[in-house]
Amino acid sequence: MKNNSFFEKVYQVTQLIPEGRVTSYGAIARYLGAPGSARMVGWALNNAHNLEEFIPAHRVVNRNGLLTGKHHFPGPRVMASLLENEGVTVENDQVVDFQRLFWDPNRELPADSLGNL
DNA sequence: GTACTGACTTGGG
DNA sequence: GCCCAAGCCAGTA
Repeated sequence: MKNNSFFEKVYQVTQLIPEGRVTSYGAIARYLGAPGSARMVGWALNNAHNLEEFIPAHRVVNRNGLLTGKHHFPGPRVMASLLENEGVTVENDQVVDFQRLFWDPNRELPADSLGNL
């Protein structure tokens, strides 16, 4: 198990995001113990394209609920479409009721949901 | 080996 | 309430 890597954790947490919910890079980074390394979360997801495993990166947005990473998807409409497909309303590249749909791993997820910390 | 950029966040003015 | 600057780590030039 190499889940101890920061990147691997990001992938795990991202896959653990419930359907119809969204979270922010900072929340994941903070859950991993790196509140200031929010950029690394995005970088990890960028690397996620290299993985054979599907990563619901469309459920990860910035703290404003804005789909900042939609431009990195196969299509600029893929991210919003996937979110809307899961019941998340996206308007003007921004998640509606983001605060309500916000899924905080630090609050909703146990401290050892990654398997073995 | 140094410099810049990048799917971000937070704090200060 | 809005704008500017710093911090973070890794990859690429």
